[in-house]
Amino acid sequence: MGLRDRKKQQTRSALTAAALRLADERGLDHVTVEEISAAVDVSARTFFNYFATKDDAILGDPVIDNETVCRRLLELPRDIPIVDAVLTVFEPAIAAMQADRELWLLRMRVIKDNPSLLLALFAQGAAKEQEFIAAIATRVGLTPADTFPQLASVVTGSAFRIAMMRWATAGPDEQLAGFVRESFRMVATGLATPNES
Amino acid sequence: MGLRDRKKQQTRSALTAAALRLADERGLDHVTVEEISAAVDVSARTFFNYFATKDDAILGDPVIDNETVCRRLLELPRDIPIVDAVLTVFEPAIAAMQADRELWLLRMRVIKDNPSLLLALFAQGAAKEQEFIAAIATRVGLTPADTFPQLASVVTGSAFRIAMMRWATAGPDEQLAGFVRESFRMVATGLATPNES
DNA sequence: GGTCAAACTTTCAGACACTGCAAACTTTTA
DNA sequence: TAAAAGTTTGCAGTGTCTGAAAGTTTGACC
Repeated sequence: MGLRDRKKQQTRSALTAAALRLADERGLDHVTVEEISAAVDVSARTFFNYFATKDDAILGDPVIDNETVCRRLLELPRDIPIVDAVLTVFEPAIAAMQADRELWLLRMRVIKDNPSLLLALFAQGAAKEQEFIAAIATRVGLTPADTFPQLASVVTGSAFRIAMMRWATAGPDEQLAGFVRESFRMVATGLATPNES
Repeated sequence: MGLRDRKKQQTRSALTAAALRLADERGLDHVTVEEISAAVDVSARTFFNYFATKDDAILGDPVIDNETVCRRLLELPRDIPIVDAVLTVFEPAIAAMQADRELWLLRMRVIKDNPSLLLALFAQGAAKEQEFIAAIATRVGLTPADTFPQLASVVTGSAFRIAMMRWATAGPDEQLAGFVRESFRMVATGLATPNES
């Protein structure tokens, strides 16, 4: 990777970091793109060369690389139930987030304090959803136009997002993986009433 | 209801209708609030007295009255599984949408053609979600901070949204209720691989 | 090392969403 | 019929985001 790309990567993370820090300090609405850009010493127009919206800068790059996930989903044996299969292909992303714990907890705190970002988070997930739906469809021998793949995609996505939020509000020693497994297990049991324990 | 309120209601629906028609004709991005307002012969400022955002005008009032739904959810016998219970309390809203079929199909077409609206639709549902989560929590003897109620709320919401989209793209004689039941059944079976049929 | 084209940034002008305020207007009520 | 209460409007302003043009940096090839 040349100097140019390294610099770009650097600017990109700097923008995200600045956006995150400022939004955490004063709330997303009280931070302008102008200010974020100034904090990184670039023009506001340059900000928009890196991110389409202010929200995108906060969210950074998608957690999950769609292409990899879809490929791995198709490689897994077909007799594994869809919920388990999706959980398996998400594992690397989960580990990556756990490794970047500090960054992610800050990000989740900002998201929690600014509900409009929760929306953006959802949007980011939905952006590449068609491929994922197609992969599920192939796995179960249906088409992307059928109900099942669409439902499986959005439901597993929701379960993952809930797990992220719970991780963010949990104690510092909790593992994201634990929350994801808990959510996925509930989905796999058809939302059966849990034992009060 | 006095003349004043009747007029307000009228203006409100006129704005939604105009927004819907124009967005259908040229795409949401090529319709300004100014134009929508002009089509109804009010000022742009008045538009914002009725709707907080342009998207809101398209979506209109929420499909589901949260208060009613939550109340009915708590009245149902506790031994009914949560998925069935939610399906039951949604029934009136489903019927209302079916009765207003024309309007809803137009609305869903516009949503499908303008993905940012799908987001807004999600946001509208999420707005009052806390009460719904609380109601589910009460039903199953947990707190709103637990995973299960949060998951059940977002998963049933997703299933409902998918059903709406499928209804919108289906033939003219299909019933929304059928799609909702199909989605909910899949959720209740834990996304078990469906029989290829 | 020098040179050129591609990639990147900046500046500028502008469209549009949305808000607060105060004036003008309309319906309701007493 | 006049005051009260609610509604609409114009206006000025902030902030996001876009396109175009001009300037700067980088990498590759000689």
